[in-house]
Amino acid sequence: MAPQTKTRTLSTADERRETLIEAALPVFGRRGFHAASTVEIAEAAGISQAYVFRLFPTKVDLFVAAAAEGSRRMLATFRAASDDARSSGTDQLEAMGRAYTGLVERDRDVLLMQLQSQVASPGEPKIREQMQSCFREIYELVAGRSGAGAEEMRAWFAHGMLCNVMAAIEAENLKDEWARALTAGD
Amino acid sequence: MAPQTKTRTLSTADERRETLIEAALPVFGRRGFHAASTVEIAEAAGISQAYVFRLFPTKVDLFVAAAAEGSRRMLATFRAASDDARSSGTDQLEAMGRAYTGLVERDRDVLLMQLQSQVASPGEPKIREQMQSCFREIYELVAGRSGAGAEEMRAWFAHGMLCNVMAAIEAENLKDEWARALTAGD
DNA sequence: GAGGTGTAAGTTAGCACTCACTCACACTTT
DNA sequence: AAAGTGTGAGTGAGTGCTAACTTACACCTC
Repeated sequence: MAPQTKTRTLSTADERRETLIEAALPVFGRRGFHAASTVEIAEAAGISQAYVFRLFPTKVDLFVAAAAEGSRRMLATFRAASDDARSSGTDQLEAMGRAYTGLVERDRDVLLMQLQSQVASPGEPKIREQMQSCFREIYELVAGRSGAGAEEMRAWFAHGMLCNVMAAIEAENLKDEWARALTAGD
Repeated sequence: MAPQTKTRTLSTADERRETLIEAALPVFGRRGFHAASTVEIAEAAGISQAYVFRLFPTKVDLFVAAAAEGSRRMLATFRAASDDARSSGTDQLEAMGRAYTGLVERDRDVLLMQLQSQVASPGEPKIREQMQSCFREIYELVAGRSGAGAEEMRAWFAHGMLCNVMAAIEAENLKDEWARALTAGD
């Protein structure tokens, strides 16, 4: 790139925006849109609250950016799993399903962010639009790669949604029959 | 409006608590735990905000009561559908599934409350406990009546969760392929 | 020195929750 | 049957706190 000075102390706004999004994702994911405060997020990102509002005009815009980042991570995971399955010849749909449960264990924040975005959707049109395109992109990728039909796709997504909910209510550590049955295969 | 009556008739605290819960459910469902204010709920119930806190010690307790009411409505719906299916000899699991999609259309607040309770669970132990017992009760009722095994139950719940999410992001009016596929059967 | 990076110190609005108080009314007492 | 009285129903007007967002200014970098 540019012959930049090695002693630069300031970041570019774009770099900061990137780190801010990364810091915001887990906070929004764990606390939700309304309960997460911009002060908390600013602290997590290591910048002042004022600068948050220089980088994103409103809290909603920051939330949408974080949701988009979550969506990007999911897509990347699916794409990688599909590539693997393609070369090893295993079932595409199953491979991508496994990739999701793997992601969920490794990077729980993405899952929580997904859930939080879903419930924030009815009240915030910008978030709703982001969620709709998230579903569209995943659907197109997964259906395209696997060749699965509508019925199969519905079952595949449904299972993913169940995983999310079971994680949110922390059913996986419970010994009860219902919890065992509903978290099986995660 | 009627000329300010000098006399007001009092209810019992239990009656008021009941109407308060009924008023709170849609507000919490649509706005979420944190975004819904106790002022808004008090107005919906037609009482003063101060009295809300006489009837429930904290906002969380009110939320849990509203979630429990939602859970009760779902259980009643399933029980009725199961009774019907029993006398007409149709499939129990399918009958209860249909009953759910019917409930969701008729009484969307119950669905939204369910979703809001799910995401509020990680942060509020009381809410989480309520959600877990909600799932347990539904599981026991549905598994008991239908005789379905773990695998079948998982698919049944998964489909329900997908319905919830599709409703939250308002996918049902969309024409796109993904939206059509994922909302089919609702 | 112009323009981008960054912040300390606000402002305004809304929140959950409290307090001191009034009113309705069932149940005596006369 | 009228007057008195005890108690639960109900509220207006706060409290202190925290939220999102702004302004004015300092400091880098080129």
